[in-house]
Amino acid sequence: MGDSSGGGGAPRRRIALIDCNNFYVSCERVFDPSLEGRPVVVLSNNDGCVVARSPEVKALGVPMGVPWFKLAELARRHGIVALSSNYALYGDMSRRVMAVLSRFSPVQEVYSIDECFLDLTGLPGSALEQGREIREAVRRWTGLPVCVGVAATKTLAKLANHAAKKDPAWEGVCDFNELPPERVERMMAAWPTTEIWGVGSRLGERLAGLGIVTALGLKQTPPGQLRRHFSLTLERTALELNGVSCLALEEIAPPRQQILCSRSFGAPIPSLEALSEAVVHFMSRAAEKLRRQGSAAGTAGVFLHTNPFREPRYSRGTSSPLASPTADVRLLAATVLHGLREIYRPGLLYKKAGVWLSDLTPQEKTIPSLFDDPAASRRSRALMAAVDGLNQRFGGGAVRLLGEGVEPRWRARTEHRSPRYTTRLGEIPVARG
DNA sequence: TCTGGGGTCCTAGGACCC
DNA sequence: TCTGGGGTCCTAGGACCC
Repeated sequence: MGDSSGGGGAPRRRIALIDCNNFYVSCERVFDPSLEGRPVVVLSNNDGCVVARSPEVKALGVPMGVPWFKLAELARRHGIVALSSNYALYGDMSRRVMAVLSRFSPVQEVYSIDECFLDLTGLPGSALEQGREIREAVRRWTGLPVCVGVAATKTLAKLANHAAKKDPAWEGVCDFNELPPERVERMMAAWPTTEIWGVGSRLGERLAGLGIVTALGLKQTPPGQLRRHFSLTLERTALELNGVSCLALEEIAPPRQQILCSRSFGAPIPSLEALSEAVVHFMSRAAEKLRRQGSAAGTAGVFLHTNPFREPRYSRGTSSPLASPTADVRLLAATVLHGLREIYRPGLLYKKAGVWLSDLTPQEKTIPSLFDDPAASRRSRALMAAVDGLNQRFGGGAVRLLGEGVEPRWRARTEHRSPRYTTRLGEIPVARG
């Protein structure tokens, strides 16, 4: 039995991590094949930072998250194509990918917009065969390239996926379970600790201070020592690197504990009126998310700041408890508007604002406060349900609060946005010929 | 000129209690 | 002069993820 762990215990698990290659760029290329082979980046909101890079751009040494304006010269020299992010398109493509992947295992955890875990333990065929089929199916049904990493724990599966992405010799599928342990350790000796899931730049620096610089180094550090010096989380990471599973697959996303909606503005905003419109708009989005997960909020907050890269800097936030938990956007918007007036200082140029909701509870379990009018509360829920229904039918923003303003004065810049190929009728590509 | 958005979890430290 | 120990709860901030 090559497929069991050490002392004849439970069979070793087969966890796969499937990750789309350069997801946003690949989505754009599916609908515009002329982008194939050219250096392409996708930019964040406001065309601010680089959030996705094609392999050609990575080869030029462009790091993730760099501000686009700093790349002007390089972009001109190499003809880099920049696209504004098109989340309607990426969200829709993500749903298609996840639907295809769900056919390969009954146990799926959608981890992010472009990656998911599948539990392949006990399913027929080798992991290598399964991985190849997965790649082929996603490519055929969505046009997107993916890589597959397989191992006994989630953290190792992430590393196996990293190997599959970095070294073309794997042809997109790497299974640690089928490799001799020494081989895996040699690979880990070549990767910095920061390639490990859960180790960022800060932890990487602190680990280096203790002489731990590679993934193998972390694997070989006694977990108890990591707990003492760092945290339980890092101890778990080290255990996972040693094949001890500490992180379960979460098939059902737990309800959010906090909901946030914020934006940087295309141009700085000085006026309280324009800020108020933005804040009401953000709260409408946040309250929609709140109701979609069937929750009510006990606390609502608002924050704003000026450009953090320029003087004068100013940044404030408030948080206000609600009399009783609610999902009524009118109440939530009024609450944060009151907070906004408290933190607003005239004479400043604001670059970003946002709202958040916390102390979330299931809506049907909310305990009415002493002063609640049950009839009013029923009317409120009926009204919110009607608003959600209309917006779902006629598109977001069909029914809005007047406080959002008619023409938003705070809209982001998106100079390079591609068409919403899959979600807007007028922008669906039509075959030429 | 131009620097994203939305989450989670953990820890430290203070207040308070017995 | 001597000045406990352990627990909970809360919040702010750090670190991480994509």
